[in-house]
Amino acid sequence: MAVTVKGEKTREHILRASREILLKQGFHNTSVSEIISATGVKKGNLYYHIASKDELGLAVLEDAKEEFFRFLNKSLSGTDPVAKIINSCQAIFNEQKKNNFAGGCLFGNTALEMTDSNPEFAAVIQEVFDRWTNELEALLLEALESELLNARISPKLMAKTVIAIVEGAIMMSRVSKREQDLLDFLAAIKTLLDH
Amino acid sequence: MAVTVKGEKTREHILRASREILLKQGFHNTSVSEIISATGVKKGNLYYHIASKDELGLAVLEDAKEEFFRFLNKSLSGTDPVAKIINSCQAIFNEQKKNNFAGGCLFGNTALEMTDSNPEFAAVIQEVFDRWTNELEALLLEALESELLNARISPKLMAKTVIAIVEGAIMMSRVSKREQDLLDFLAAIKTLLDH
DNA sequence: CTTTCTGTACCAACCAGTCAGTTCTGAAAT
DNA sequence: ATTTCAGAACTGACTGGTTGGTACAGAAAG
Repeated sequence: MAVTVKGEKTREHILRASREILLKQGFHNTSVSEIISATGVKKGNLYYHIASKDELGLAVLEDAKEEFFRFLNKSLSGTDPVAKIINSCQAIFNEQKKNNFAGGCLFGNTALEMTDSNPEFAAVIQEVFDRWTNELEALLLEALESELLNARISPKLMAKTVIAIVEGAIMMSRVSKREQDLLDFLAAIKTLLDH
Repeated sequence: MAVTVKGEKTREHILRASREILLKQGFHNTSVSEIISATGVKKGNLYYHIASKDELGLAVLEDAKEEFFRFLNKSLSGTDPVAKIINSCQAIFNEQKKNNFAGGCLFGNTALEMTDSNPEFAAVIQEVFDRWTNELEALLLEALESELLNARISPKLMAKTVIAIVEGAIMMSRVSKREQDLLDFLAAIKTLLDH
């Protein structure tokens, strides 16, 4: 009978509800029982759809990855390549504010919590950082050709630096809970991009 | 009698040995049993010196904080204020390489793992980021006055940005395990500081 | 001989994961 | 159209092991 629509919906529901908890509490600080309470999906059923807690975490990460790149491409909008990048950073920071600076970035969190102990998690995170870098790099290359940017550092490194600042900014504003920090970091990114 | 030399040594030993494990595995992924195995200090003894796992984590963090600022001040050496900052970043990156990109930054890790759930941890992390920012800011102000730096952004924001890049760089290189990433980020910081 | 320190034995609560059994679903057979 | 029935979806009690933390007897230090 393969997988039915109902089963597919349940699995989707598990992943989405789990993501929220995992984002806020982290992987090791979240028990399967908590996920059961939050999803309403009973234990046996959860383990019918998912093989282990690790697999759940990984599936949540994969799901979030795809949604992130849809979000990123939508937020990469603007009159020129550099403006696109700045707007995407602003969109990301806006999400942080919307979440009251709680949770932060699922990929950053997972990077620091899981990479050393679980290579499968590390691989997904690496993919996110790589693809994110490549998308920004392409835009910076475009900006360079249109002479919208003077080449102080290579587009690739500039892209990585922007991402590092974004991740660092999310970390620091999550501790301080101050919106001003995010606004400041956005200004710093603008300056870095000569905008 | 207060605390004896021996007791003080035991406590110190617990904190140092715990720090290594906590750095590599994170707080919630490390059990008290693991700490007992690693330290050699027996359970009853451990709980004689520390009240709870939370208190242990906090004490480790406080201990690491003080050592970090000793390390930072030693690494802030160079011919001019900007060179001092760059050398300190290089020293931090060097520690990452020395640890084979494992563990990362205890403060960054704890920031993402604990801030939302435990305000006491958050307070220590905040203190680290604030003090670190202030030390870099003072040097940047000095550089600005000696006209070693042209003021594209304020010293305070520049300081915060450098720290954000450092934390982001540690995160990203921890995933990639590539030394080149750290070298690249150091170059980016140099460019940002017009050096 | 009292205070400080150490090691062993122990505990309830919780952990991730299992499983035997039940209900639901939809397609093929009639 | 109705029945049949295999397999998908779901349930909740259960398990072995681990968790953070405690009790306490006795050794070491002062």
